[in-house]
This record gives sequence, C-alpha cells and structure tokens, in this order.
Amino acid sequence: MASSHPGAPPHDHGPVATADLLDHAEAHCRARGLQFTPLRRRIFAELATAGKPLGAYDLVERLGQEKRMAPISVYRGLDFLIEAGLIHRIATRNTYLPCHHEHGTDETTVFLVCSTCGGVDELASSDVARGLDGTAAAVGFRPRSRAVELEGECSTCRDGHGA
Amino acid sequence: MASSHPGAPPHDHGPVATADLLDHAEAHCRARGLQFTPLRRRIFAELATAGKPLGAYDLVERLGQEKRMAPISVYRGLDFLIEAGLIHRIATRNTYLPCHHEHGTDETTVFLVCSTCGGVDELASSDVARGLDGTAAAVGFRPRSRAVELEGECSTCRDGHGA
DNA sequence: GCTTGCCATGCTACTTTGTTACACAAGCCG
DNA sequence: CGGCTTGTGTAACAAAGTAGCATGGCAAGC
Repeated sequence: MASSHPGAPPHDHGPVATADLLDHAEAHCRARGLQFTPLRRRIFAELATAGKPLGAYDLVERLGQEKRMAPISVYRGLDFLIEAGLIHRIATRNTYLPCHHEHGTDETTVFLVCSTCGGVDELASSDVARGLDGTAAAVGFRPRSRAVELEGECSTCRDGHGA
Repeated sequence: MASSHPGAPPHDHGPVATADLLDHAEAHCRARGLQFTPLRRRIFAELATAGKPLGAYDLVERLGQEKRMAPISVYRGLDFLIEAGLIHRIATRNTYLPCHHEHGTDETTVFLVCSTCGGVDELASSDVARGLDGTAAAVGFRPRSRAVELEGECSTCRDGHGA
C-alpha cells in the first residue's frame, strides 16, 4: 500500500516522499491564503513520515518531546488539515493519514484498510462516485462528505500468507 | 428517512414497526440457532423504537432504569446484534441503528446521515457494490466489510429550509 | 447426583478518544 | 492606542470503548 508499505507498494500514486508532501502542502496552503503554521507543519510531517495512519494520541506522544502536548492542540491541527484537504480521517479506526491525491469533485475517495498490517491505501473512483450520487439522489439526499472505507486484506499481506 | 422520520419518509423499505422488527429479529436468530436473550432483545427493542440512531451510552442510560447498566454489557449485546446482522454501526457517528434490509452479498449498504436532523437512512446498491469491488480488485484487495457513509442533508430537512 | 464446560451476564476499574472553557500572544486595521 | 481576529496553551472534563475476573443457568458426560 502506498501509504503503509513504502518498501513494496503494489502500485504508486506518484510522489509520496515526505519532503514532496510537505512542499505540496505548503504550496497548497499558500495558494489558498491558509496558514501552514509550525504546529500544523509538525503534525502533517509526522503523519507523512509515519508510513501508516496515526491516532490523535499517537501524535500527542510523538510531538510532545519534553512536555506532553495537549490533545486539543493536536485536534485543532488535525481539523485544519482535514478542512484544507491535506489529510484524511479513517472513521472506522480513528486514525489520520496524509492525502495522496488531488481530489476531483467527480470522484469518491475509497480507503482500503488492511486488518492484518493496519495499512491504508487511498484510491479514487469515479464509478463509485456515480453510484453513490445516483443512490443518494434517488431519495433526495444531498451529500456533503463521504466516508467509504473497506476493511479486508491487502495483496501484500495475502501474498505473505500463501507464499 | 425511514428510520428517523416515521411521519414522512420519502420512501419505504417495508415494515419498520417495532413489533415487526422484533418478530423478524427473533425469527432470524431462531433460524440460525442464535440466542435472542432478554438483554439482546431489550437493546434491539430500544434501537427499534428510538426512531433514530443511538449511542452505546444512550442505551446504557435507557436500559438502566434503577441502577445504571454497565457499558460492557451493552457493548456485548451490540456486538452480538451486529454479528447477527440485525443492527448496523455508524462509524462516523459512533451510533447504532436497527437494520431494515436483508442484505445480499452483491449489494453494498449505504448510510445517508443527515447533519441537520441526525437521522440515518439505509439503502442498498448493487451499482456501488460493483464499483467498490472493481476498485478493490484492481489493487488486489479483498474486502471483508464495508462502511459507506454519506453525510449531508436529507430531503425532509432541505424542504423544511426552503419552504 | 455431581462435575465439567460453555455461554450470557454482571461488576469494577481502566484506557482511549474527543471536547469545553478560559487565558494569552501576535498581527492587522480603524 | 484599542479592538478585532487567529492561533496556541492549560486544565479539566465528557464520551466511547476495553480488560479482567466473578456469577449463574444449562446441557453433556461420568
């Protein structure tokens, strides 16, 4: 998985190196007049380097070197980054991970959560988007945000078993 | 929404009355050799009559008439009911609601969560199932369970605003 | 009849996850 | 300057979920 198996990703979404992600995040914020402050940068960088999704309290521990950081600070940073579209939250796991796409409005992001290794892969699908929009429209529902998370086993872990 | 706007559902999935749901649940368990015990029945009945999704601690309060019930008991009941396919958990909200469908394996259940009224509608879509399976298969991922939750505004709440 | 084991439930305490309320500092703008 | 907004800090708290162990019912087997 791109975000959790840096050594052997079954596919690649493009540049995922930490530095690239940071540069991109900074440019993204500048372009929108958003402040990519030191705290927010640290949170984002931690997620980018982790190689796997982290919980909010993982970040609390990692960021509070000397004195433990207050959870609320981390949550505020996470909220900003989510709002800015720079990270995603995995609702089924209460974890966060950096975004690897530019998301179009005609696509739905699908998260593949591996129950064995805990890694999360992020895909975009316009097929799914169409299906969801059609389903929602049929009952007059206007979606604002979507959480599409599949739990199962990723190809890497499955190969590991058999072979 | 069927499960949260009993008075004016935009569509109907069939019988949703509490008694019917309870009968169905009981039959469902009997057919599978599962025990629909008093505790499990009470939890299920509470969810069925609530008319909206409930949190685990809502149930703790509602079920503990005299002495407060232990959370773990509720969680065990919820786990059983989920396992049995009788209720669903809404991951983005940490709430639970009774299932209104028989779920086929070729369909994906989609939850429409209204951010205004908190109601949840439950739909099944084979289009979405196809899209998700295709997306997952493309990267060798074998899904075991799916959480598809859209947050937005339901037709009832939207009409209320405009009119 | 008694024991053994399984299942469901109960109890206490605990961890993890997320929030409320308030204070303070920096920058912008009249 | 004084008031405003934005971002961060601190302390306490609420909500959600779990661990570990004890109890009681029931059926199988000696």
